[in-house]
Amino acid sequence: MLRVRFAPSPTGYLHIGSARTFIFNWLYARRHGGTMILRIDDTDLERNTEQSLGSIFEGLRWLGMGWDEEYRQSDRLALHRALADSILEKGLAYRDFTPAHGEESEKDHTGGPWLFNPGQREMSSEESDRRAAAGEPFVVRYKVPRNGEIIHLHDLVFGDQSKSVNDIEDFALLRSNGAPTYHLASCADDIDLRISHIVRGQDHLTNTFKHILIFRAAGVEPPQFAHLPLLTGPDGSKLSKRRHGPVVSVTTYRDAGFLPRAFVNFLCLLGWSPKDNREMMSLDELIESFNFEGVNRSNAVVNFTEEDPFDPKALWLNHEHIKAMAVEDLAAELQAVVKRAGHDVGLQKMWQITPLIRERIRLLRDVLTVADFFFAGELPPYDSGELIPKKGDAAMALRALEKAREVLPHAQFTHDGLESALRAAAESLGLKAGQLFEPIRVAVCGRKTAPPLFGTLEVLGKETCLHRIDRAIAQLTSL
RNA sequence: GGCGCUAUCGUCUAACGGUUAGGACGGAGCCCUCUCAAGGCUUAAAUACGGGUUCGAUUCCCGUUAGCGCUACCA
Repeated sequence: MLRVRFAPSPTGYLHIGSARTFIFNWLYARRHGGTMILRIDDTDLERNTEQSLGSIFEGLRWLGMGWDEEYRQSDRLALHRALADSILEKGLAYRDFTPAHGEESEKDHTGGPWLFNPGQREMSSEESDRRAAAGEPFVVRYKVPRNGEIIHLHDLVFGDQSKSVNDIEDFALLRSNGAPTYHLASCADDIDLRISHIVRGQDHLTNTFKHILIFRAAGVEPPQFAHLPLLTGPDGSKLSKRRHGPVVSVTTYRDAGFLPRAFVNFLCLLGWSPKDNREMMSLDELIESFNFEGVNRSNAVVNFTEEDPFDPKALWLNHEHIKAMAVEDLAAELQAVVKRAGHDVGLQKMWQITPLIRERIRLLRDVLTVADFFFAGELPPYDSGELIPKKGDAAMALRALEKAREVLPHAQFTHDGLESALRAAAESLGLKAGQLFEPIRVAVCGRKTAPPLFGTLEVLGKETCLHRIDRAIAQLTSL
């Protein structure tokens, strides 16, 4: 039975590297009919925050992919302690009574790796028991063998890996406050939850050797491992809030108007390839194509800058997914964005607007800048000079607008009706089509770049169009 | 410092010894066109360096360099 888990720790918001780890786990589970488990790794009580937990759930909920089982490590402390105790009993771990190091008083590594504190590893069990019973604080450390044994592991992504136990320090299992460390809790739960595949970031690749030691001490076969290359910023370092800011948070993408499906698509393409040049893929296609052979071993950079917080490829993919959506679905999404911005727009109206703008927006929020004139009652002020067409002057603009004012009341307000009426009008004025259209566009939209004119006029409606043209004429004549 | 991992266009990637080193994003140009888009076409742009192995290396091996990760009573 295939069982995978995503195990975030609530010490920060859900960042996009974590989201990708979640997605790859999920894809693998779905691909093989396995079980997807969400496990909150909240063993570090001091660093956990409710806010962070909320952010993680918010992000995951937005992705809309779901999971099958859910656990919290803080509910399972007894299980972790039991494993630690049994390892201690077997003599594979020992108590270390050395006082804790301060935050920054790091161990001195200049002469090679730190492996263990002198005098603790060899302490007799009598003395150890006595001092523990006396209430002296201690951490429990794994007694890593010092016999030069090479530990081997086969990673589904990185292939065969090995490391000498001589290079592994006596890592902690239990803190002096009795709380389990990440290594212990993670392995204890992976065993208990019968996790078959551990899919996580490459930053854990070297930790895996420690974990194998724990599995061995627990007397179980380790699960399969698949480590994912890291996501980095343009500077090449692992993505983090500290270094890279809010652009690494999933909610930032949500709030900017990414479609979850596009966001997922983008993340999948970072460090994984379907190998057949496909880029835009649906969730079903991703499920069907995902495998670890397609996962790379080198880190992928998320290409953002301070000016452009989103990777251009993410934007492009979002654009592609937007264009691929059914009009009604997209309209509903856009309506929500517009309403949230404080405008009142009906669904019917949004259905009409959507086809006019769908090719012009990359983020859902772009609707607010691209289609603003559909929502505004009165157009915000614009420079009268904008009304003047190319190779024309104010007089030409005025003539054009007056002609429009004359023709439009009698025109059929449909795309085709408007087109024939306005083209005929241009001809009768001896103007090029663009020279007539441009002043009208600015009059009704308030700017020169806008969706195609006929459809825009149609959706705006006769009354609004005429009103706005009147205003433009007034503005021109008062020059 | 120690240990580990990685190295193809600016970025994401394809090519599991033989290709004019492919695709995508982004850039540039052209076409289309009522503006902006969309679309179509064209184009610039890469195998980090040095040694091997081989008839032949992007591909295998070694070294160098660079980057990243781990080296906590964080995860």
